[in-house]
Amino acid sequence: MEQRPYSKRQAQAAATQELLLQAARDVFAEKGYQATTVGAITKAASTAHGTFYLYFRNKDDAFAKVVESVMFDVYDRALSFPLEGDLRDLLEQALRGFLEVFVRNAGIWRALLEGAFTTPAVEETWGEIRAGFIRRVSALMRELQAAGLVRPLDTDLTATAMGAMVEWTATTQFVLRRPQVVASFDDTVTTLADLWHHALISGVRADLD
Amino acid sequence: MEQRPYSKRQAQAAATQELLLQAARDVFAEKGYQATTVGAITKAASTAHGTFYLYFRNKDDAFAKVVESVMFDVYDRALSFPLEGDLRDLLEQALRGFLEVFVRNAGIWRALLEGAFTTPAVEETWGEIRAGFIRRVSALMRELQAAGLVRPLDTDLTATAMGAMVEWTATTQFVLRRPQVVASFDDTVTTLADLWHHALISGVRADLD
Amino acid sequence: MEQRPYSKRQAQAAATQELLLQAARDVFAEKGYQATTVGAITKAASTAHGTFYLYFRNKDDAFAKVVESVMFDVYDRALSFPLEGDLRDLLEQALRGFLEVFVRNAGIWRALLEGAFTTPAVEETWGEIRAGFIRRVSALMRELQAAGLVRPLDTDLTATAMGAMVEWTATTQFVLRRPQVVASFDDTVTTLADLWHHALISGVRADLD
Amino acid sequence: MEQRPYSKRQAQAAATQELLLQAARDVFAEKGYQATTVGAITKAASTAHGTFYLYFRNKDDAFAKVVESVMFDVYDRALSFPLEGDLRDLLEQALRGFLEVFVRNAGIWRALLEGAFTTPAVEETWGEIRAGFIRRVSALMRELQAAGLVRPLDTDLTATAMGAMVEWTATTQFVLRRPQVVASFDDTVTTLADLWHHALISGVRADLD
DNA sequence: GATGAATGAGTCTTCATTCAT
DNA sequence: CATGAATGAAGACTCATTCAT
Repeated sequence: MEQRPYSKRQAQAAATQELLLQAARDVFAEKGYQATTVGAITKAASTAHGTFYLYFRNKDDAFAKVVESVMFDVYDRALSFPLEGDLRDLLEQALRGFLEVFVRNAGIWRALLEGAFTTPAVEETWGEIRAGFIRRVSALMRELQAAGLVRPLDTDLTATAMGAMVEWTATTQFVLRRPQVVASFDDTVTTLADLWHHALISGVRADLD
Repeated sequence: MEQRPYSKRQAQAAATQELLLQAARDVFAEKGYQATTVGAITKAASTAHGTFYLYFRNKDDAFAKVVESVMFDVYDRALSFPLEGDLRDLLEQALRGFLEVFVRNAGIWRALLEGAFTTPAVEETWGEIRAGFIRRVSALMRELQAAGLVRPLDTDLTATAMGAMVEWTATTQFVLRRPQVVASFDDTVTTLADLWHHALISGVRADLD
Repeated sequence: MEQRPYSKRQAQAAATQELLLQAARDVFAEKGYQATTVGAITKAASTAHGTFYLYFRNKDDAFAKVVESVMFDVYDRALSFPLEGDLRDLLEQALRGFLEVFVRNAGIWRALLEGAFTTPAVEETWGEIRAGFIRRVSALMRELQAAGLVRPLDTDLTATAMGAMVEWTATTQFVLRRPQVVASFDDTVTTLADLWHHALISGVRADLD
Repeated sequence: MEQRPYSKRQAQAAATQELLLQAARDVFAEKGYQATTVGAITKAASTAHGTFYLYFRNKDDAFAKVVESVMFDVYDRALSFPLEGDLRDLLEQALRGFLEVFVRNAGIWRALLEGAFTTPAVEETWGEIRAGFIRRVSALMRELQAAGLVRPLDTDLTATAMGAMVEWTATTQFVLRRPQVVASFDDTVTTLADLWHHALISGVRADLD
């Protein structure tokens, strides 16, 4: 992260690290947290077994690093969209973006659900990243409240709840092996957007949509 | 050939089984899925190691049985409340009931999140029980739609989403070790009820609350 | 073996014992020595697990009893044939008889080969029964020597060797899963008889057959 | 990517493997198949328990490898003798050679008899090696038939039978704990040679010996 | 006599981690 | 920097045997 590749050696090292991280991501996503072995990772990376320990303290450390990188993807991209245009369209756009990244990383999300509680560091990291996300959503809500667009609500709790709705709907629909309700990706996006809209927006007669 | 249902022997056997199931529930809740060992369970039950295998095929089987019994608690009790009185009050009551059972079983829920993906049978069972729950919520919504109380919505997807909101909010607030937002149990209930209400109820000016 | 069934109880007991012995024979023959469990035997006999220990000291004891009964079959019947008629015909007849019983009990023979060395008592019993057999063959040979029909040979060693030839040929041909030479039962009998004949009989020009 | 064949590391690894194989051979020979534990092998090799699994898939695999190496000894050396001189002398020489190797490996032979039926791979391997041996003996017989020295016989069956005679005589005399007939090694060799001779050789008045 | 619940010793096997080369 | 052989702790599971009913 901080050492600029002065020498060939360091460049090589950085490459190896990246190789292992990629391999770890793939293997964790495919096999899940506990079924993943260090051996499987080094094999996927065509590296010697011991090399793993040059770059990660242990399996949990690697998992934490993988999760961290993926979580940034999932939560950050969800908020990177232009803040202009119709509010309802914006909502859909944001949700679509989030869900797309989410589904793309379904494997790791599964592994996260499985491994978070085994690895305090992961639970910690996850919590932090998620909290940052919630905070930003909450802040956004407060802005919209100030503009009279959003009902007076406890924005922190609301952001938590509405975020939970999206995350967990996506999980039960696209991550669990046995989806309980059959719905297309697009329908899911639309419905979620609709629910957000009605739950939050002020000055909207709920039955007019 | 079949024995009388209540010989002393059978009563003893049933007691042992119950003992082990209880012990398993406790240990899984405390240590999580993967950290739980058969030894820990039999020790908690003051049983010989081998006795475990008289009543469970293996660790996963015991986990599945524990999860099943808890899931019934969580999802079924959530829908057992009198269907009368003010809709908004009812909603709060239902949510409060669900969350109370949920929090009481937080340990097992943690273990479930961790172990479901290691144990296909558990993922399966969980999915089924949850699907039954969603179906009943969905049916309820349709009734209320027929009565003109709920907006025209895809009830299946909505039930999924609103259920997800509750489940996952409860998880992030009361199960994860690092709650991202500090809120009391009561505030959580109130906010969730409010969101449900506004998201679903027709003929209500959403900004009047 | 010795108690006359005075009472119903004793008759019942004898029946149970026989039931278990039969079941044991079947299970050992099918699964082999070490793969056989007491549970499998009692299940086959539709008996309670504990009942087994009323009639057998332990698994090895049951095995010994099974082996003993079968060995009598194999070795004793082999010598029960009328001692008259053409010597060569007699030989064939005797071999045919032995091999028939042998093949019929191939499963137990397999189990014996497998279990004898784990169970000193079995090795002992087997050795004794076999020794008796050899002794009788040897005695027979001596008679025929006296009559000038058999060459002067060390009859003990010869009986051992020729018996071994038959036993082990039968084993490799009819007991091992991967017979090394494809030959019919009849051809095997004929060849073995021929070899016995030439190896032992005096006054026979070997090339005249 | 491929290492030079004799790095220090590889030499060390090969040594460890050999160490374990030797230890396995010793322990199997002493305790038999089923009584041998992986722990006993690694202890005998002064290796960590886990090291065993670097070189063998499991106990059966180790057993198969031990048996294979021993079988080559037993069957192959039996046929490596100069093909010249008096036929009868040759026969004795060959038998003596076979029996010597056989007796030297009595322990493993015992274990083989016990374990072959538990380990399909071993039964298979044994069958193959033995079949090769039989085939070569059979071929030898056919040559001698062509030269008019051996009677017209089904050489395959005869090789099987005469081989069986030697193998099983050796087993009952020198491997079983309770030899049924007391005979010296030399007498056994002589008698077996005599029986082979008379059983096979043509143009010899069988009663002239 | 029969039952079957309970026992617990005994082994295999996996895999994270270390360290000499 | 990289390698991969070696380590050994940890845990699941089986099954012969006992004994209270």
